[in-house]
Amino acid sequence: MSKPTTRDLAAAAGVSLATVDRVLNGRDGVRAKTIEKVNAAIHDIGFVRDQTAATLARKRFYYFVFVLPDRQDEFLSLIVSSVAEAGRALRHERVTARTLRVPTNDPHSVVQALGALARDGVDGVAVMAPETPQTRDAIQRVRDQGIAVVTFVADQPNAARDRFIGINDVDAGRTAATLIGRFCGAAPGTVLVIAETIQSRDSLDRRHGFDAVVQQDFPHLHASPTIETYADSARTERVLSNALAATPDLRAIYLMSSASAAALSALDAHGVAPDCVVIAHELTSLTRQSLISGRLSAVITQDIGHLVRSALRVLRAKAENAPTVESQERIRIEILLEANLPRLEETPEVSG
Amino acid sequence: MSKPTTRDLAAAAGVSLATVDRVLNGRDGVRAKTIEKVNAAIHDIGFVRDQTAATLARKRFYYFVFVLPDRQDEFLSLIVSSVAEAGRALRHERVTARTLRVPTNDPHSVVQALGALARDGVDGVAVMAPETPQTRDAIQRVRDQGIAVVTFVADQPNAARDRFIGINDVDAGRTAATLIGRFCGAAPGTVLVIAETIQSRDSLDRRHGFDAVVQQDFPHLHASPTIETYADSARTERVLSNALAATPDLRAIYLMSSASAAALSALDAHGVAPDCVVIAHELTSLTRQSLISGRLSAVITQDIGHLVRSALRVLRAKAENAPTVESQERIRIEILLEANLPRLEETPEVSG
DNA sequence: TTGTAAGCGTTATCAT
DNA sequence: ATGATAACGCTTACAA
Repeated sequence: MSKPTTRDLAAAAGVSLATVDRVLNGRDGVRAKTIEKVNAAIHDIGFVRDQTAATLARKRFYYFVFVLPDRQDEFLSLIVSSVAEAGRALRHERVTARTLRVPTNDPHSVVQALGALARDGVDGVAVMAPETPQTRDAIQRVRDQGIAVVTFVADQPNAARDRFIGINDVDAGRTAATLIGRFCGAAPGTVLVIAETIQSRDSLDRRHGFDAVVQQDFPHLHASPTIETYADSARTERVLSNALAATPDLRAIYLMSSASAAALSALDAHGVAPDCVVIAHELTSLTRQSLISGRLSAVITQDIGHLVRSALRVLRAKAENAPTVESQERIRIEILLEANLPRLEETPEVSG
Repeated sequence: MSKPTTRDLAAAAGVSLATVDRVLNGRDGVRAKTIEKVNAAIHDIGFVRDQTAATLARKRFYYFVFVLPDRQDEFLSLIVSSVAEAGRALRHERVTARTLRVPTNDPHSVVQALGALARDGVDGVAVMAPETPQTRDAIQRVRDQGIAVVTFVADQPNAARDRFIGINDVDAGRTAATLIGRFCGAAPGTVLVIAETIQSRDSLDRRHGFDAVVQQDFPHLHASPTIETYADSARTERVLSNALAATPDLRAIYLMSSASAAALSALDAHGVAPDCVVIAHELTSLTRQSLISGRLSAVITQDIGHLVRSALRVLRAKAENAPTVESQERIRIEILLEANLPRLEETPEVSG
């Protein structure tokens, strides 16, 4: 026999389809006793609802929004195009995905963006923004409105989000330190640590993991204080140039932020020693190129397509009140060398 | 307006639902002229069929089989449980997945297993077996019977499979060489290369990539001829012990096969120098443990869950004649250090 | 060669 | 508080 349907369930419980549906979806207007009966029958015949049929019958469209920083770097534009691509692929599964850029460093903007969601009929949101008391509250309010919320790439551990989609930044920092330590060998020297800003949680976490491993496993290396670039290329050029001049025993450089373009070109301009180990985050056309040219020794990254699809799957599952397969949603900290760089496909698109 | 349906399409083309369906599914019994009309209308109104509704209406169940080697190692049992898990998750999406263990080194057994598929009503098969003329022909026959075929983990490039699900082994070998080269530093020495057998394509490919990188980027290292263990622990113990004794300048060991248990325990027994770089393939409880203990420097792996889900998605898409999202099906060559080891979850199961 | 109508397993709108 | 019954968008006998 094939899987039991709602009809079988209705028969088994001695009620109508409508009542079964009410119980299944927790709608009210059913006597406690009837609920019992139905639940017993569910258990009895091993009923599990067919999600696809449910989605079809609901004739409902889901609308998801990614709230992302408005800063312009390649990592973010890759996310944006990945959302667009996923949106295209899901258009025919009743899902719409949009992207909303806001100055996420201004909590007020984030709060405002989140506040507008309910009015726009949004079913779920993925937020990439630093945690502040204001955003925390806003997330709480959004969820109270029945909208699913995941934090995306940057977690807000104290916010009432449904889930975080991204990697553990402490481990990412530990990974960077391990690579640098092992690539550098036994000779002592200094590692320059460069970040856009040290204010963000991900920078702090990565730095924390990084330092822990350097101290414990590679005590002969000395990690510099974090040099902040403020995403300003003139400043990047200046601070980097100073730092390089002041570091005769330079062995390695850790570019901690996802936007490493400015730093990378400043490095190129200065002509750092070729055996200087350089590690950056996130796979972009620039880091790919640098890996191939040998300027970068390794890149630590998270698969953007996976990130976006995972967020969408989780949001949808929440919206439909359906289960998720946990093992599929774990985002991995990937290490990329020139040797295991994913090959660029002609058409990274939908194909039949 | 919402997306156009088959009804809209029928209206636009001035035909009935049935005719639309015939055209959509390439069934015959439609005049060329009518097909034209429908196709024009499809283009006109931008029709795209709703896959979920189609699957529901087809009231068809899909049955997929994984043909796997019957050899008992942890990598394979992880695949088996992953298939079981995915099967459980897909039970309610009209998909059944089973696993079939055969002595894949015997082409005849593989041919026989593949031959039985059609009789069992299988809709698609994932095959992990070495390529031989016999298996190649068998795959051709299976496809001629309308069954979708993917090669799995081990490709058969010359077979008429629909697709290969797995990593590029040449790149995997290059990755191993890069890690070993960079972890070893500048001092010369020997790298021991150990494999179950050198006969398999994946061993050959990995070895090929490995040698290319060692020669080009790390000429001060010398890679030993491949030492074969034949998956026999007594033999492993013996050949490894001989090799270690004969290699005073040992710097690194590359365990090229997915089953490294025997070699790893032989290494433990012999007490290799702690700074000897050891790299293995595939994440198992043993390699995880060895990474944590420091016995292994790195593990090169492919995500088993991803592998299995990808195979299932592709087989299903073929069976339903639906498109796939390419970017989702690219299997990555992952590098795992202790620092980026995926955390073990309490329940790697389905959760709500 | 083409069309009509009855489902697929849910949900939603009415009645009762 | 509960039950018929008509959708949802597609496929599939069975007719014509």
